[in-house]
Formats: sequence, C-alpha cells, structure tokens
Amino acid sequence: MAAVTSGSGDPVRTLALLWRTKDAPSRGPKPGLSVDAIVSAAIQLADTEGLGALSMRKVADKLGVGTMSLYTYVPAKAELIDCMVDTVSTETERPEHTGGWRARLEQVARQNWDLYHRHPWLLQVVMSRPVIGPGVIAKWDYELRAIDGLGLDEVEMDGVLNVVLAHVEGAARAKLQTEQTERDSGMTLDQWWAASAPVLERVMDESAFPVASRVGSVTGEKYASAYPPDHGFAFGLERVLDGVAVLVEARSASA
Amino acid sequence: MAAVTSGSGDPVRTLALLWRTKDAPSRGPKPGLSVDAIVSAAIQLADTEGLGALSMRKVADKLGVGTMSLYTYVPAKAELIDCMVDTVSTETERPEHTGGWRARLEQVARQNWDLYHRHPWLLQVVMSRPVIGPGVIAKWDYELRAIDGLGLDEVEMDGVLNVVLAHVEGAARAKLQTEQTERDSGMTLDQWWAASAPVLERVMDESAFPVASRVGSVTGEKYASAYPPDHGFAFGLERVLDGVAVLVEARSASA
DNA sequence: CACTGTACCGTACGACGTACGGAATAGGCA
DNA sequence: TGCCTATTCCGTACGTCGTACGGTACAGTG
Repeated sequence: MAAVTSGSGDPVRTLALLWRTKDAPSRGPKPGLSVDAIVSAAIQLADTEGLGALSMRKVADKLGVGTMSLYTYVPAKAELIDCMVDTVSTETERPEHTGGWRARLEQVARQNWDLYHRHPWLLQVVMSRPVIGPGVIAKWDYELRAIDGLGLDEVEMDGVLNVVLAHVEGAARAKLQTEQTERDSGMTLDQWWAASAPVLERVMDESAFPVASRVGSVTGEKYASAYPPDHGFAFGLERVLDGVAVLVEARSASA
Repeated sequence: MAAVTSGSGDPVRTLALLWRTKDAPSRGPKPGLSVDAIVSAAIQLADTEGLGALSMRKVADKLGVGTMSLYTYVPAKAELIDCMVDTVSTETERPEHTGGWRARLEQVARQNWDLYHRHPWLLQVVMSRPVIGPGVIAKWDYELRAIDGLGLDEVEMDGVLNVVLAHVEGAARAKLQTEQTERDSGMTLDQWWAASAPVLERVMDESAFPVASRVGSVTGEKYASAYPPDHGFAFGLERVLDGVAVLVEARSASA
C-alpha cells in the first residue's frame, strides 16, 4: 500500500534539518546515530521494499536502535522523507553543460529517468510543499542552467523544465510502477493480463470501444516484443523537445 | 498523510466489481447498500478531506452502517479506490470530436485538467495496475479518437496521448497539491514562504545557485501577480502540442 | 559535586485495514 | 407450512502504524 506526504511540519525546523544547521551540543552523551545514517537506512529500505513498507520501526530495527530514538534526530516521518528526497537528488551526475540545449535537456531527462529507476519510491512521494534542501536546489540549478541564455525569460525556463520533467515522471510511472507491483505481488503483468483477458472478453464489448481495443492490443503486443522498454520515454521526449525547439527558435529569431 | 495503492487483489474479482457483473442473489436479506452508494460516499469523502483521510470506518459512518458491512460489497480498500477512479472517469465531457487534432487535444487536456480540480485525490492514487473499468476505457477510447486517422500508428497514438496527459498531471500536481496542503495545514503557501524565507537566506548561499535563485524569485513573484493560475498548464500544453505537430506533419507529408 | 541539557527508549494511545465467526433474514423447495 | 441455505450485517479482535510522554543514563559546565 502506501504513500506518504512530506513537508507538513514547522518550516523552520524542516529547513534546519535539510541544511543540517545545528551545532553539535557540548553537554550530554555522544550521539550514537546521525541524521545521515537514518536517512540512508531509510533510503535503502525504500529502495528494496517500497515506500509502503517504510516504517519508523523498520528503520530503527535496521539501525539496531529503539524506534523512538529516531525522533531525537528527525521530528517526524514526513521530514525524514523530505531528507530522503533531498539526499537522492544529489545523486544525479552533472557534467559541465556542453553542446546545444537539446542535448543538454536530453541529458537532464536521462538523469532523472535513471534516478527514478534507482529509487522508484520517488514516484510515490506525495509532495505537499516543495522540498527546499541543498540537494534539490543544486539539481534544479543545474537543470535550469541547461536552458539558460537561450533568450527565454525566467517563467519560460521554469515552464520548459517542468514539461520535460513531467514527461519523465509520467514515463517512469508507466514503466516502474508495474515493475514494483510485480515484485510486491509476485504476479507479473503478463500473468495478470492472462488472468484478466478471458473475463474482460466476456464482460466488455470490444466494439463499443473500437479505438481503445485496437490501440490496446497493438501496443500490448509491440511493447512485449518489438520495442525497447524505454521507448515510451524516448518517444515522448522527442515530442516535448520538438515543441521546445519551436519556442527557442522563435526567441532566438526575435533576438 | 497518505496515499494508497489500487488493484492489488484478484483480477477476476476486481473486474467483476468494476463492470458490476453479479446477478442479484435470490435468497437472503435485501441488500441495504450498493457498490455505487459506497463508491459515491468514498468519492465525496476524498473530495472534501483528501485521500489520506479516507478510511473504511469513515465511509461506513457516512453511510450509517458498520465498518465491516462494506466488505460485503467490496473486497478491500484497494478495489474501492479502483472503483472510485473508474467512476470519476465517466465525468469528463465528450462532445463529438470536431475541428483539427490540435483543438481536440486541447479539449482533452482541459477535460483532464478539470477532472483533477474536481478530484485532487486522483493525484495521490498510486496505481499499481491499470484500472480496466468501463469508465476508464470509455475515456481512453474517446481520447484516442481525438488523434485517430492522422496517419499515426497505434504505438504513436498511445505515446502522444501519454505525453499530453503526463503534462496535465504534472501541471495539476504543481497547482493542486499545494492547495490541498493549505487546506489541511491551515498554512497558506505565502505564510509558509514567509516563515521559510528568512531562515533560507541565512542558511543557503544564493550565489552558489545563481540561476535557481533568479528563476525562483522571478517565478514566485510573477505567479503571485502577473500570471493566471493555470499559466503553467497552458504554457506546457502549447509546447507539447507544438511537438506533436512536428510528428503529425511528418506523417501527413509522407502519406 | 551538583546542575542541566541531551541521548536513548519502553510504554501506551488512537487510528488503520481487515480476518473471523455469529446472528438475522428471506427466497426456494419439500 | 416449515426447513434449508445463501446472504447481509457487523461486533470483536489482531497486528501495524505514527508518535506523545516521561523516565533514565550520561557528560560537560559552574
């Protein structure tokens, strides 16, 4: 099951946590744990078992401490998830931007695509407020630099990046969520379809949905055989970037 | 908090539920409830309080029955959510397609945009398997018909629709999730920023993220004043459709 | 050496999804 | 008419969750 909100607590406390601004206390016992250790254990758990299986108790068990000890370092689960998001955001590679804007955006999209593959639980995080941590900001800055200096204004830059990333997220969702479910349920998508198809045939009048039936059967067949698993990602990215190209050319023509 | 999976149970049972294929039993007491009543109560609850606040107990209370009575009609919460998704999918308007493909896709996108506004909890549903119910299929068929006959093959049609809908979802997420959080937490985004900004200034070195800082401050300012709230939606849609146009023109030129 | 701020965490509470089994009901059939 | 049986309804209970609260052990500070 699952899912989870982030960023519901006191903003000041959350920011202090994300940016790790708290001087080590002089009094008291030495901390046996750290925010980083907790966050990294939580990420490992979410990677292997999904966000739905992530509980404070399991994180604590993995670290060999009592559950409530975590709350010495982290105000609540929502803030822990904020930290997880910020931490994995640092993982994307950021080579110096070279080449044209299109190659740059392709690289940015690919980095995000890979990030979702490493951490599919990112797709299940319900972000109620933006996570403003060092990792997220650095990633955003890098991604914006890919399209800086093209004559787009700031709102346009933001908009362009959003379309690209929305596409990546959608494509990742389509591919990864079913994979995660296969792991959880022990039932592959093929098996699921095999179980569903006969019933569906009896229950649904295909002629009432002619186009859906046609497209559904062809794509089901082709994706199983002819197309690589990231075809949806690559295809959509081309469309989006073609659209961005129209804008960029208009702006550079008027400059 | 929250979130939720759907479609984790027995496919045959789920399909029977979605398509309402069960003959009314001849023996036994008259059912005092119905799947439709339960689904509609659940939708109302999710609309007003969010998916995180949706529990079997609350649905039952709203209907004035015992919690476990729901399980006579619905195998589990996941299947209930499947039904909710399928039901609201019937709500989108579907006028006969007229005009060019671009106007059609704009209309499709707008319908989905409106749907997310009516039911923001749709953004929080973690769909592990496709929901194959009459509502979802009918909607998909209609949307595919918007781009049928343009010379695109089936996989391309699927891909084009996916990019458009991924953009709508992303834009809706950006706009609606913060609105939902404002309702839940009683703290507006402005207040949240007001609380965060001073801390952020102290903690973050703006010069380390020059482009992010510039774009962040300009967009924050402009979205508060100069732009309509659906600017992100409209802007991204233009980009995506410009990209689709390139493909459509290529296909119709080669025909 | 006492004080005090800190780390650690056992216990407990309220909410959740739902398994289980019993009671009440009403049509089908003898 | 009356029993049988498929159904509906649902109270109770279990395991899991996030986390509030308060106690205890610890280690620098005055």
